[in-house]
Amino acid sequence: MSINFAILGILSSKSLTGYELKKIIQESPFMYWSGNNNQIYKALAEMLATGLVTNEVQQQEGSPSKKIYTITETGREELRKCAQIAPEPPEFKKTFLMQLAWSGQLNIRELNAQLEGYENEIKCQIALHQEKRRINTFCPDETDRELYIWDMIHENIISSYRNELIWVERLRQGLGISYEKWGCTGVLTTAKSRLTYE
Amino acid sequence: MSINFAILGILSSKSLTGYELKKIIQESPFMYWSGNNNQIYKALAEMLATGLVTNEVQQQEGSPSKKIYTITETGREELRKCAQIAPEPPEFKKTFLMQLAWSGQLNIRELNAQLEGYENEIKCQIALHQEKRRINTFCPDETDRELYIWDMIHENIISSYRNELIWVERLRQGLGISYEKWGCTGVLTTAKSRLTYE
DNA sequence: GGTGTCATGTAAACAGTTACATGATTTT
DNA sequence: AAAATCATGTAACTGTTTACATGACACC
Repeated sequence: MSINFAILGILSSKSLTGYELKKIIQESPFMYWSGNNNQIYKALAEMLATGLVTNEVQQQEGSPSKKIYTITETGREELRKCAQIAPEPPEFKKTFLMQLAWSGQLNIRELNAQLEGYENEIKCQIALHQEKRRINTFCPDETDRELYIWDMIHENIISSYRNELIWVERLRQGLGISYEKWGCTGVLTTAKSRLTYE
Repeated sequence: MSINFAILGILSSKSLTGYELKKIIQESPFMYWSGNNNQIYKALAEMLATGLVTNEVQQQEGSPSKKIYTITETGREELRKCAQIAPEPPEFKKTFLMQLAWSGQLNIRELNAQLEGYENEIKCQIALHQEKRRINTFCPDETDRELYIWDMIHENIISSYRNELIWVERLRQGLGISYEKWGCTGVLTTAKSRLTYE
């Protein structure tokens, strides 16, 4: 599944410039490319050559000229083909799991700092994506089905982070590291953990 | 976070050949590289040059010679550094969300086929990773803390797929597409799958 | 006058995958 | 006799990121 699919998908509801495509891809929670120039302008040039898109150059007085890209009928057929291919399972890239796997290198205090750091990162991502969902730029059509699906896409991303948050909280509990221990009051969990881990 | 970290991590508990490292990385649920020769042998050569590992060539009569790699003190320091760097949030690569985003191209029957396909893929992944967890090859140390953490790593992966499964089931419900509607004598199948995978 | 946005593109480097190549041993 | 596994490595390609380069306009 290449970036071409994303570009065709975006263009299927609106004609746009490369620059605008770039911004949409960068801000999208599920189009997982960085949205850098190199990829987008190259992909557009290639798709122009193969007839999946056309462009219309808009000269502006003085300022740089715009190229507004429009999807062709062939492009729409290609998009439909991409939507039809057999679904692939999701892939997870969690560098933190590797840090955790070899956390034998760390003492319990350092490990807790890392867990807390990870928890904060996830909370940050949840907040960020909830905001993205709220403002919800860009949904192709405005049918009920489409609106529901696009909301569920946001829900998917947020629930993935939420699931991760629950997991890390459970892990910290299981390790007997509670906030209390490293600051406030310190209760039951602490006594238990001393037996096993100290 | 490069593949070097994974290699150092694996070598931190046992000296191994490139070939053995490759297999461990390929079979790991959280070391997200394909584990191809090119990357591993190149990384090992580079790490040998920079003194993070050493190797001992074991000539075998007739058969190809083995190179058994061992982590050095410098390598262990590097590993510790990697475990200490600020945690990054997880990244999700879900091509299916893109297919869903532009599923306006599909009719309701085609959409349901895709959703069912995705659900099956996820169930397949859950079964696969549950099996991996059961046989659990390779856990560095055998301390209680280490064993608990490695089990929680497996739990993380499985729960991510489980979360995805719940989401897709909810989506199908929301779209009003149930097994019953498409003639598969639904109620039992649905109930059964919940028992097995939730 | 500096920073930020709009708008196009290129160069170089790095990361990652597939496929190729060899050769012995073990299993079917 | 064929296929799979052990064990090493290389070549070619694709994908991806970072940085460079230009130039106008708007805002503070």
